[in-house]
Amino acid sequence: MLKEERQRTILNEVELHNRVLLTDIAEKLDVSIDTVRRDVKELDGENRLRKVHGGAVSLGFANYSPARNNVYALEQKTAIAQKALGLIKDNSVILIDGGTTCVELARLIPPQQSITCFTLSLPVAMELLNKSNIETIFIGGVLSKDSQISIGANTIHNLSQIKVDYGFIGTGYVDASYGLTEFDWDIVQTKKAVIKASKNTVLLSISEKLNSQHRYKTCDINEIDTMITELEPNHQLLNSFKDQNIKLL
Amino acid sequence: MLKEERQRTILNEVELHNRVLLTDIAEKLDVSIDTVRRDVKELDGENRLRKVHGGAVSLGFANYSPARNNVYALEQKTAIAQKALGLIKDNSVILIDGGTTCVELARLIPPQQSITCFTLSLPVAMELLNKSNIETIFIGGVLSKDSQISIGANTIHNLSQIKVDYGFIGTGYVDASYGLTEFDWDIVQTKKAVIKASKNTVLLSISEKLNSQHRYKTCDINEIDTMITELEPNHQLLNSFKDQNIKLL
DNA sequence: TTTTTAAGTGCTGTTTTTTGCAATTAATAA
DNA sequence: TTATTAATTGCAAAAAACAGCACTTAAAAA
Repeated sequence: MLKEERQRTILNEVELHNRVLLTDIAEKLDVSIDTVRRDVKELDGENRLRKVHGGAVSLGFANYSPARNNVYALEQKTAIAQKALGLIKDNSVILIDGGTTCVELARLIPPQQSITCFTLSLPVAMELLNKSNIETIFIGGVLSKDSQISIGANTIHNLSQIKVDYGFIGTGYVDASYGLTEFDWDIVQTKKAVIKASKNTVLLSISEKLNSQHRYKTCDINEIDTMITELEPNHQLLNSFKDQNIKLL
Repeated sequence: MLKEERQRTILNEVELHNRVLLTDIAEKLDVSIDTVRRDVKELDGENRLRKVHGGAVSLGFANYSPARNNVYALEQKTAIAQKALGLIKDNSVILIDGGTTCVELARLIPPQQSITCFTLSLPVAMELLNKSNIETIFIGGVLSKDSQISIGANTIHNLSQIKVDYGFIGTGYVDASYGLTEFDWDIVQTKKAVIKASKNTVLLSISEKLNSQHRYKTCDINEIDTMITELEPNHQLLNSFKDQNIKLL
């Protein structure tokens, strides 16, 4: 077997599976592991793949640019936020939860739209301050370091005093049968209060979170009025949610 | 399984759910917790996520530092904040007002200092969230667009419920005989409430603001316990304040 | 053609990396 | 506080990487 041919095969495997083990290749091509190692080293030198301990990975898999936008799955989240915008009418009163998708929603609200907006998220509040026609009210409380939102008894009490037209919430995990779950108990309590404070609760969640769960439960899926993902409402991934009593957008 | 694969999975989980537990990852990937810990440590070192006790959080959540490029008279403000730091003892409860000098103070608080800190300023709160030993409580209310602090009746009411060891405030204008003044009525009301909520009120002001005044009055100069400027306490510019009943730092 | 040279390949022993385990220490929660 | 849960450290086994060597094969020169 020619070296060229071997290397072609290695590259193919890497492109196909994003990663390969040197031992697998050696066995598959019936050459010694050293040969494969040398080939991979050479291909790495030519920047056609990245050699790692024990194998190789494709460049797309390995490449990480620190300069890239920091928000994960930004496109999907933007798509979700766009759909959510359709629900927000002038002069309505809304409540926006924390999380990157909610921040995206806050960012995309048109500056000329005049609404009253409650929030307990620091980043959301920062975004809203840029919009001249939005009256922003921050729900105070103890601030959670990771999620950058108000939590605790005071927050929940403050939330109990209001009732907004639409409450937009995110979630850590969502499953058609287990409902919305989180792994932080305080966050769950806060989200419960947010739901209670909303005439209509709208869940914003990227599809990647569907069918995942964790230890603490926020609510059943049918306590949500509308669920927005980046997918078309009739997408098959949403099948398990279709017979639940919720609107899909 | 390759290390790269594992780390990729960890990053994915972190970005998806903002926060993960090491034990969950270990179980999901079927490797020992030690391995996950080592991976997370490595990823943290590469600044691709932030390791926390028991788990990891995404950078989007942990990394926020407001741009500070064009703060007016930053040097003086830093000097003031440094002096103010001397007043803050471990386990004390403080209240930090808004304004760039106060943000500077918040930024300079040592990360290992463990205190409870109330604030009604969004930028101050953002700074405080970076310090692991500080419990931050945000005083909610209507947010003022230009000053980025809570104002209004609710804010004042919330402030009336607390009494802190030290309240650090800024002011728009200060004059030995006219006292502290502002041009915004709402801000004045809020500052009054802050002063009332503090056993000791510390005014942080650059010397440039001395001997200036505006239309609405916050308080007389002697209602302040301590005034900190970037100047030496015996500087002649401070002469008119020396016979007032306040401490100069 | 034959000879020479270079490249490719596999083998061996050594070094390094990775991983899991156990014991100790630190941090957090009850 | 005490109990529980994480983090740290050192260690050992396994896997992988590496370097050097020998052998083969292919290409280039005589």
